Amino acid sequence: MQKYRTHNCNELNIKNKDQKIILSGWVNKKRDHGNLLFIDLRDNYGLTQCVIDKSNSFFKVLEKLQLESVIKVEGKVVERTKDTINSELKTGEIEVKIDSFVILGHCNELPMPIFSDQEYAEEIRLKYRFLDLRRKKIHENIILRSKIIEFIRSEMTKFGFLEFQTPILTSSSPEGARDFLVPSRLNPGKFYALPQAPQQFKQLIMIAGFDKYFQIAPCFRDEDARADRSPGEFYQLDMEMSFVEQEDVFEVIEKLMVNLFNKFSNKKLKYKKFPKIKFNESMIKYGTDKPDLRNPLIISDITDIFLRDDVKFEIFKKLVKSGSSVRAIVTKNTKDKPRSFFDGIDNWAKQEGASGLAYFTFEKNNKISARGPVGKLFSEESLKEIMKITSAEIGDSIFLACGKIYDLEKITSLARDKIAKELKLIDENEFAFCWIVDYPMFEKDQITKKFKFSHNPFSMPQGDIKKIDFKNPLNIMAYQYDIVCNGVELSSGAIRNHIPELMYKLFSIAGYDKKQVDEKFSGMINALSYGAPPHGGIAPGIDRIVMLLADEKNIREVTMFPMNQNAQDLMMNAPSEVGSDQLKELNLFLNKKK
RNA sequence: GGGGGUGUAGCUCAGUUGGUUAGAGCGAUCGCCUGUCACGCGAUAGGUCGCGGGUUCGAGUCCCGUCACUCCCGCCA
Repeated sequence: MQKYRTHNCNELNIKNKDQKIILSGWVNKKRDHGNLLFIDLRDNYGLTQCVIDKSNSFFKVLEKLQLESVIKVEGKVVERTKDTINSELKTGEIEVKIDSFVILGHCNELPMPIFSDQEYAEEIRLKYRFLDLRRKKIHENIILRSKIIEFIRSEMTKFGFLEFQTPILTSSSPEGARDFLVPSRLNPGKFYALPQAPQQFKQLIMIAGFDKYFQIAPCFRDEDARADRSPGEFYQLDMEMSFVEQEDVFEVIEKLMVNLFNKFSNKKLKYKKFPKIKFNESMIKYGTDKPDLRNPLIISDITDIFLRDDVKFEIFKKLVKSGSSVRAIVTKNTKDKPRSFFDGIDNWAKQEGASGLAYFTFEKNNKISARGPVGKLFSEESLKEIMKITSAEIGDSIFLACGKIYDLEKITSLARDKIAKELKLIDENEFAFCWIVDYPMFEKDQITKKFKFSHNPFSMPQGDIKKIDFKNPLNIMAYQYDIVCNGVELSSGAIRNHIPELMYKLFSIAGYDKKQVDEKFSGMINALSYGAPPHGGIAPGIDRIVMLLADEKNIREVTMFPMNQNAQDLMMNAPSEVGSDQLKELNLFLNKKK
């Protein structure tokens, strides 16, 4: 017979009736009737009710036992009477009559209850993460994460991809996020960096001729946290393919995502074939490059309306003359919404730092008019023109924002979400994927006014290489793409630039001369000169995929041992101070700010 | 770096216009209870009201500062 258990806590049923069995697990809950005691025993798999009465010599000890202690129970499976069956439990038709038990692990008084659906402060959850992880919801989330990763591995393998590991200690790169640095003992004064992504390695794997690579890759970026962004580390499904174009990458990822999301969620996929939206179009229509396509609202640019003489909206007209734009969101058939709805949105926008949102509703009695605080300022002809541009109809309302493009995109994007939520336009039972394509290769830095790579410097520019217009870098498009689901950016990817001369040229636009490129990207640029295949890939974020499938709003709910917002591990006390011996060995001395 | 929210018993929270000894549920401890599955009943213990300062006859409550957690902006090629 097994030492600790013959069965787990989720498998006994009526077929095991009268069997002598052994279970081990945690005391989830006790119900003490004085002369009769029920114990719910829990393990990873489920719950089994155990019962003992006063005639048993173990009764007195069990009665006093702390919840969450680990015990081994020996006993007999007995059938429950009809009126005591618990249909909520898989093991609810039976219970275990305890003959004897042993305490395997004693539990002190708990800092937080395990058996409860209550929400707890993050601080205590993270400090006692091992207890928090016993709780049903998060325990299941972590199991889901494991199953998702297993499924991804098996799918990618089926698609012919090979899984490889890449170094964790690598070199710092000048682009992108802040690096985590690791001092080198053997090379005084020099540092490794933890990889922000295995970007260069996966390209080197292609150059080495492995054709199709993937990895569930840890990535490290020293940036501030958000609800959907762990500080420090996160995981990507990193993948790369040789001899491919953009469409080939899309095909693999779409197949994977469709299979994955169908398998692990009951929500339906809005698109089997993911729509492709050009970056510039997305910025106008949705104000962002990660649009939530479940949201039907569309943003339109109606700046030209404010150049007309029959429009008297002087504040906007003045701003437009000095270079501002006007963008609008139309809501369908909202003529009966109370004033408080519109003012609520307006006030919300002011809280968000915008100057507010003007609004009116299209009406028609004898002629078309606009109802609302600024309605009188628009002529019938101008209203007709607005309706044409925005596809608005009588009975619809319109929200207007005026400002510089960058600020406008921000506020209209937020307003689009806010209004849709207020009007309950978003179907929570849907996943809406899309590709954002045709990213510009460069953008102008707002402060330095210099050109910088807008995304990945290793991306391939579009079009005939010989005809690229290097004089106007902002016009150069890249084979650079993002995949977005429900407004969550899952990943960026690109077809890579495998031509060294072109790479030098592009880097020179961003202000790096040949020598700097050779220094900073020595491994890559050198390798490209020894026969590099055309290649490309992408790297969807695992944590965010699990978040979507687990229907969680916070990444810590799908991360086993997350850090808090200040990048501290409250359970392990990381980061921590180190001894002077360690520092000395690493040739470091501290210059702490007071 | 900036803005918002929160901080009261081990946990989750209530605490009115500033006013007697700061409360409840869960948990803990003790007692009663043989069919519960959020078992029930009774009792007891448990508080630096995050911390520091101020206003006031009097502060959990008002003011100033500070710390922690969290959400957002910046940042995240």
